[in-house]
Amino acid sequence: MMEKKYEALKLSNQMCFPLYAASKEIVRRYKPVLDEIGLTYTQYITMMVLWEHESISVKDMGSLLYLDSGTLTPVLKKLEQKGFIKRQRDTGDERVLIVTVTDEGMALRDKALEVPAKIACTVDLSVEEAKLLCGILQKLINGCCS
Amino acid sequence: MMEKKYEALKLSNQMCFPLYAASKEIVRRYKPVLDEIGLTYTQYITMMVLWEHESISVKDMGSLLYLDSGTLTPVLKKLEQKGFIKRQRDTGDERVLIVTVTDEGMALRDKALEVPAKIACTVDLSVEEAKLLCGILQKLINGCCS
DNA sequence: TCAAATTCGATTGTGTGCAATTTAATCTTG
DNA sequence: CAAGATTAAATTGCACACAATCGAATTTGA
Repeated sequence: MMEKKYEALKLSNQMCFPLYAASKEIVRRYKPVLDEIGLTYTQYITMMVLWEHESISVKDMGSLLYLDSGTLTPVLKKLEQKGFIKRQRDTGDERVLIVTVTDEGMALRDKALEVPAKIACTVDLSVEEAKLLCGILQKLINGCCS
Repeated sequence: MMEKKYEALKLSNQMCFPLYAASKEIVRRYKPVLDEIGLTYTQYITMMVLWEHESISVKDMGSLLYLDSGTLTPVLKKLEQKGFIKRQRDTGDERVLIVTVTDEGMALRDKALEVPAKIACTVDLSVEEAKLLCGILQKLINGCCS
């Protein structure tokens, strides 16, 4: 077969594609669960950062989430609208915007408590597989030539 | 610590997040490589399907790519504009739209040949790790309660 | 056979992601 | 100390994703 030449271009031989598909699939599974607490996936991971930190700059939040201000600004404005966070400039450095959780935002955490378990039960992986997966993904994220 | 209760809500304990981050990271690495042949990532995986199938309906393409017509329609129109594909209704069933690669589209395949290798070298995984990763991801995609 | 249900793709609306640019504030250096 | 460099966030523009809806074509079933 002359086609050997093109083997590498087959969808099934690309590692990128299952990664891309799996990522979307997981986000899809979150949707019905997050709908119940009125968050999108991006809003959810944003709130997770705030539940851990209570108060953080947009820049630091972006480093944790691998998102830039172009993505975060509208998300944060939406979360502010919903009353879950406050946005205010740092008094020491006016360039910096500090995001803080409100009481409502902290209350939401209790409602979110059951989310991880609900997602976990839609994922048919053993603990070892999950750990292995996370390890490999972390290697990918950190990269080598980037 | 009272906080034990919220352990599961920490970003670092969620499997979804490295998956989401890694997926975006890989797509990011494709960008400079795909820029050279004038394709976006979505256009690239769409063309990969066509390079394998030459002619396929939007529905079947959607099944392979896990994308619906809401996403595919604009992507396919763009690829048609660029001259890489043709879109025409099935004569037997007018509901169905058949997508076909043009000669230009097939010519593009030769230019795309070096893409997989260029991406591979930015990924610091052993062959075994890559295989393991693909296997686990496939399990995730297929799911259990979906 | 023909009305109802289904199927397919297109359209609309919302919400990301990200590159590039802009604006304002702060820092650095001569 | 002031001009230029740097930094942080916001804005703009483009390209997805996907849910929901629509309209046309086809299939089904009483």
